[in-house]
Amino acid sequence: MTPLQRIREDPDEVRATLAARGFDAPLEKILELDRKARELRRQLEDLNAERNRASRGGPPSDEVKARMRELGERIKAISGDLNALETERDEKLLWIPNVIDPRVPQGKDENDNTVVRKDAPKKLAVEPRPHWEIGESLGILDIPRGTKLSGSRFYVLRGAGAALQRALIAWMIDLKIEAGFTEIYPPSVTRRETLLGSAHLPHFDENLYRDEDDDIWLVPTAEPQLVGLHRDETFEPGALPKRYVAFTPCFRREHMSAGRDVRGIKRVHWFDKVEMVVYCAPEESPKWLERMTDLAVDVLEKLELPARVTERCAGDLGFTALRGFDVDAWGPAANEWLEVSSASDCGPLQAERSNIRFRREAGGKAEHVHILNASGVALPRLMIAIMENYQHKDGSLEIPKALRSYLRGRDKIAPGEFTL
RNA sequence: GGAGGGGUGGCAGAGCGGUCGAAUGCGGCGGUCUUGAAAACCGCUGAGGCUUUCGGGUCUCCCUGGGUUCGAAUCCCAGCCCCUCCGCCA
Repeated sequence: MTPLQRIREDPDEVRATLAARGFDAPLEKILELDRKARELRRQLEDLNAERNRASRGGPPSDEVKARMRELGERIKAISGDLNALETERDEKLLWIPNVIDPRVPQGKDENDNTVVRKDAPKKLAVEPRPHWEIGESLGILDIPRGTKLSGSRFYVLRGAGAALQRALIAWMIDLKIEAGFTEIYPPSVTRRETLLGSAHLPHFDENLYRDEDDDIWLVPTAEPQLVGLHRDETFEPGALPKRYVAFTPCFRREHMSAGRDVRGIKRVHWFDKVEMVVYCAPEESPKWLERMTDLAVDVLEKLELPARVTERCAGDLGFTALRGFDVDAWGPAANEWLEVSSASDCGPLQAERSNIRFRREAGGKAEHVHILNASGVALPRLMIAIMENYQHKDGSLEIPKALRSYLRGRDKIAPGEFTL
């Protein structure tokens, strides 16, 4: 059911969805444009039929030519108007968010999310220091030089800090591969069409970096690439589910949040993330949403970090998801739950925009797949959680056991090993 | 960056500006034959929209967007993508 169909058949559902999500979209305008467009299209088709009849079977008489020339003018005029109407309608349709799954809790913002799981904070033997202090004193996180190089909200990792992040990436990808995902290494820049397909455009526009000259965009997550991978494709029976995992840098302008979370690396313009995307049959997507959430939690469990899982309420769902869960790790010094993953069931929305379908049986009718995505997980906040939860009295940072084999056996980063 | 060539149905590949939604081959589906299968032969086989007294009717789509024309898959312009050669380069 595309947004246009939804609006035609049940505008009240769309109104309710917009209200529940706290989104605004020009619904009435779309309805009006669509009414006019359909009327014009009917006129145009009648005229086209007339012209087709006349031009079948060879050169017409001069008399007919003259009449057809006039007809041609009318066709051109009407199709010009129709084109303008439909273009405007379709642009506005891009602002219609996904439907909301009936299971999604009511609510206005993240405070109304439902807590599904909440671990107790880890007992620390020290008064927790914030990650930027730990990182600086161990010489593994250099924020001033990141700012010098690239501006505010950029940072540099150094020595074992850089290696730790690299180990996390490799380890997390391996976990997904073990879970049956296929690793993808996509470009970190993408085209406008790809972002339209994943529904990051138009509504995420202000958060995206771009090169205007070439109309090429830096990805805000691997999601558009993993969704775009199969744009304009139809899966044959047996091909689903498709499970992908990719590591990419993520670029976000974060203009809206200037002034929030300024210290440290919780909110930055450039970060790394391991991302999962699953394509499946419609009836399978609830199951995959759970599994993908579990895979994000699995990372925290294996790192022995306190985890919280919340189901996003209607007002916190965002544009694309019809249902979703967030996964947080506890930051003892930050004294808050740090969102490291967001799992979303996007239903058929991205598949509709990207024209991705599947057949249940050979020769059957093609249906849109459901597409889900989840971080697995984002690195800066994971690094924060590790630094804050694994700090020791002597100023050292313990390396979580799960990672040691990925760091050539290193079990801690000691003071004095690295200096800024 | 320079010079050429090209983008047609699931694939391959034709297509003097009119009767082309598009030859032909392969693939797929159905049938004949066969114990069964293969081979051979026969038939069918793109998608989407609007409409329907459900027989059908009609429009759109030959990369995308403009243009020329009574009429465009066919001609012109722009863009995107692919290929070949040259240059540059991690």
